Order: sequence, then C-alpha cells, then structure tokens
Amino acid sequence: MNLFADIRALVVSSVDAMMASGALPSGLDLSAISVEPPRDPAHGDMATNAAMVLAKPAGQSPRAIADTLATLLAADARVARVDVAGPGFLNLSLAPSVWQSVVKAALVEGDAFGRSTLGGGLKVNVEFVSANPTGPMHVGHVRGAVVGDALARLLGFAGWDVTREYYINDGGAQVDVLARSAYERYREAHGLEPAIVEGLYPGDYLIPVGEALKAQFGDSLLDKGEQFWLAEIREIASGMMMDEIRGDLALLGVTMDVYSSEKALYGTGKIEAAIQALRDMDLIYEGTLEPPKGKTLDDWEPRQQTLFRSTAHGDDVDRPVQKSDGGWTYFAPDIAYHYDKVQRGFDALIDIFGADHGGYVKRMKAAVSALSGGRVPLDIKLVQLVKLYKNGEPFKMSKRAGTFVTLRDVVEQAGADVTRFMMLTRKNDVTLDFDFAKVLEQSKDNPVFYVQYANARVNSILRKAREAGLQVDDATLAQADLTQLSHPAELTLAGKIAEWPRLVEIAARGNEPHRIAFYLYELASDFHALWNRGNDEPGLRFLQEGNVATSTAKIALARATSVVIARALGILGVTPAEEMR
RNA sequence: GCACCCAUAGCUCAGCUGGAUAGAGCGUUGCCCUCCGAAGGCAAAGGCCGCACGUUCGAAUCGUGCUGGGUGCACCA
Repeated sequence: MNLFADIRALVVSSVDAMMASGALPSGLDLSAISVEPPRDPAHGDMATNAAMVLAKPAGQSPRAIADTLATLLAADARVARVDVAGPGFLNLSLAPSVWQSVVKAALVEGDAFGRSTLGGGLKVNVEFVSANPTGPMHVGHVRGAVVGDALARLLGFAGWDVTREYYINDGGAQVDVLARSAYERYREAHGLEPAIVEGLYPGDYLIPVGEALKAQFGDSLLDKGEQFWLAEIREIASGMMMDEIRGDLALLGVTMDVYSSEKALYGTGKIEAAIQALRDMDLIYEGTLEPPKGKTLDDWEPRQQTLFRSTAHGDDVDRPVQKSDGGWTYFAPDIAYHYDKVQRGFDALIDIFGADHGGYVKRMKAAVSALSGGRVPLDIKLVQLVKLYKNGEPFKMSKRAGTFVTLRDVVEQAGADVTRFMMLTRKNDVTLDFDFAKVLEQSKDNPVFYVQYANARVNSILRKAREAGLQVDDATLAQADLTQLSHPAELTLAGKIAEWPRLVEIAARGNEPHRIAFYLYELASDFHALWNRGNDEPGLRFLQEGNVATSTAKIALARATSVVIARALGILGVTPAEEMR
C-alpha cells in the first residue's frame, strides 16, 4: 500500500465530486494536485495544495474551494480532522487506524512493501563502470559502480525492467599500450630486464599476465617485432584484465547483465550503419571546425573532417566522427553503441559517467535524440570524486599498483557493505569524503552503524520475545491488535514507515538512489528515539511483561521497521546486520 | 572565451521536479544517565539558502545577469 497515493486518490475523487455537483467547473486538470507530509508536524499528517492549484483555472478563491473540499474529505473514515490553513492548504490529520494499517501492510507484504509499478515495465538500460580493461579497478571507479548498481536495484523495485550493462572500451590505443606493457612482463618472465618506459603501465598486476604469456607462447615471441604479437597479446591481456575487473565488481557485490565490447563494433558495419542513419537525416557533413576560443592551441590547424551536426540536437558545436586520416574518432563507436541500445528496444537509457566526462553529455544526448527520433530519453549521471582520508589525513596507498588506491584496497579495509552505504550518502554530483577510520566507527556520527544498529535492536527484541515464549513470526504479528499502538512516538515511527513507498517513487523518478540512504537514517532515527523513550517511560518499551497483546503490537511495529530497513538496505546492496559486534 | 557541475548554520551535508516559521549530524552551551533498554539521552543557541533582478497566490527550488570554486573544451578514450 502507498498511503500517500491512497489519500491523493481520495482528494482527486472529492474534487471530481465537486465538479460533478457543479461546485467546480468540469474538466479541470488535476495533475498538479499533490499530497505530501507537511514540514511542520503541527500541521497534521498530510497536506494538499489542491485548492490552490485549482483556484485560478476554476476562477474561485482558494479558501472557498478549500472549505467545500474540507467537508468532503472529513467524511472519509481515514480522516480525523481537516484544517484550512495559510493561503489555502488543506491539512489532514489521519486516524490512528491508518497508521496501524500501515504497520500491518508492511508485515503482510514483507519484501514487497513499497514496491511500485511506476516504471510500468518499461525497459531501461543502466550503463555504468565501463572502465578501460587496462588494469584493476581503482577507487575512482568504486562510486560509479555503487551508484549504478543501487540505481539499477531501485528502478527494478520501482517497476522498471532493468538491464545493467558494461561497455568495454577495448578499441582504442590504450589497449595497445596494455599489450606492450604486458609484452615487457612477458620478457621479464623469461628473466630479461623489462623496459617499462614512460607511457607504459607500470603496475605489477601485469606480472601474472607476462607469466601466462610465457606459459602459452614459451620463448617464441621474444625478439619479435610487435607486428607479430600485438593483436594477440592485446586480446589475451585485455581478457585477463576484464576477468580481474569482474572479480573486483564481485567484491562489491556488483554483477552486470551485459558486457558490450567497443572492439566488437569494428568490422561489423555497425558504426557505418549508425553514421549512415545520421547521414540520412542530413546530420553528417564534411567541414572544418573553428579553433576553440580563449584556449591556446599551438599546433592548431584547420582540418577537413566528417562532422556530426550535434548542434541540431542541443550541442554547442558539431563533433567530428572521423579523423583526417579516415579512421573513426572515439565518438563514432560510442554513437554506434548507443544506437545499438536504442535498437535493442530500450525505452530509456541511463549512463553513469565520471565527472571528468561532463563534456560528452551534450553530444551523447544529441546522438541518442537524433537516432531515436527523440523517443528514447538518455539521462547521464555524472559521479563526482571520492576523497580518501584516514583519521582526517589524506590517504594514499596501494599494495598492488603503487600509485593508486584500488577498489580491492577499499573493500578490504572498509568492507563491501560499509563502502556501498557510504558511497550513497551524497548526491552523485557532489564530491564525497571517505574516511577509513570514521566509516568503521561505532557511533551515531556513522550513518551505516546507526542504521545497522537499529536493525540489530529489532532482532534483539525478537530474540528476547521468543525467550519469553511469545509468537513473533510475521504472520502472528500481522494479526496483532494494533489499536494498542496509540502513543504519538509510536505513530511517528509508523508514519515514517508509511513514507517508504512514496520515497521509492521519488527516488526512482529522479534516478537518485542517495535518497534511500537518507531515508534510512531518518527511519533509524525515529526508531532509536522510540527505544530511548522506553528508558524513561517503561510503557513505551517493546516488551511488556505479562501483557501479550500489547507486547505483540509493539513488536509488530519494531518488526515492520526492520522489514523496511532490510528492504531499503537491499536496494543499496547492503546486508542488514542481525547483531552488532 | 564557451559548456557543464557546485555554492544552504562555525564544519560536513539533506531539502520531495514551486509550498507554510528552511532541516539533520558534528561542534558549542545547559541539564540528565552511569539500575547492560550498553556502544548515550533531552534541550537550547546558531541562517541575507553566494549576489541582483525577474516569473506568481508563493522561490533555497524556475528564468536572466553577475561573483567565487571545480571539471572539460579539434584528428586521445
């Protein structure tokens, strides 16, 4: 159940009734009517702007509409009181039974509580990570991986048909560099001094690649020019790096549905077909770009190139798809790849990029807009930097790579659950500080701990209840006499649980998984507050000695809380803690 | 020079596609707890939402122009 949707439906049907009775002109647009929790709890449980948004089109004063609407709403059993306030807000106070029914719904629906059909089963493709297959994943990739994966889980829960996809950038020059670097390690495996010159990848993660090459080729490639081995080693080395990357992703609990290869686009005619599709729309032409203004380019010279008229779809300048030597630019296979996604029938595309790729957003959107005829929206989320600290000091170290912190380093030190949660405690477009000491701290400052602790406390309640001989399985709890829950602190917690289905939709609508993390903190906070009040007011404790009915009702509330916590953590990809150690 | 992102309490950050007196944590101040419902609790102070216009019943939110910070700007991905 989604309480906010239910109440909104009530408001809308009441307005319909007013239109039918002539109290309002018919045919009004009701889409702008919203029902949301007021900021100030003193304003009741829910507020609607219906009277205000209808005032102008109806040609009546908001207060007049509000007064009539208030009477209609007050007639519903769920509504305890209606107040008209301010410029025409309708503040609704709901009956305790409403909140009690939310607790029951969470217990009955369990994992499905909050699931939404917002996505309508539409196919959405979330492309993320897409790191070059030239080495292990580093900390810069972690956030993108977590954000993409959590977003995919969120959209799945909200009713989309989600595909997670990794685009392997294995077509460019950097894979040649990888092959040459691996070749030096191959020589090293034969006891020769590797010539890891400037520009090659120095990381020792390539040593096993060199050994694998030795095992496969023996000494047959030694002292041969690269024309004899480049293509083959490129293949083998990038394959091994992808295995490594898959392993890194698995450490974080991330799995992809589809891996697409850039290299695989070459020679299949797909790039040509994509460019031809654009050419058919008169969006491809031969031309010369102006030099960028205000930036000194010593070696700038005008070049005749094949250009994509991206300006026709919102870009600032047209973009080259072919180099002056006739080869494709990196942009051309990117276009073909996105064209491929459109042709595979996705209704929406999402790309998760690093913030340093901000310059590609407009051109990529232009390409998708053109190739899909404007039908397929492309949302690009730019993920900002993560700054690592340890006890407030900037942190740099890697056992394996020497120069950068690997994903493995982060997960080994902080754990996958903590890493994932912390990566989602900021909006994607804001830089994030990650302090290895603080994220493992057991205190209220640490949101991961705070949320996990709430869940652990619920489990502790259930354990003690069982020891006391109470039935606390979900089916029993769902049958509890929930009218026992009447204290404001209890209803506040139930109210927060009631927000969950709504929050899922808000987060999904904006592709904003971080909202889940913030919601979790609030939910845990309300739960801890109730727990703490039990210290001073024994009547608020979850276990009431000798009173099975009351205990069962209170335990039902606690259990409903943990149902939502577990579900929300699941969207973040975090395992709920049964107990704290 | 252009584009994109950011700017909210002393600090770190939320803020629901435009709602009411702008919130949380830390820090500060005061009171309480120290009977394991342990890994603290309650409360207070603290704001020109970077600045200026505009849009309207109503703006932290939308538009325009600035200021300051970040990122990126033709045959590299």
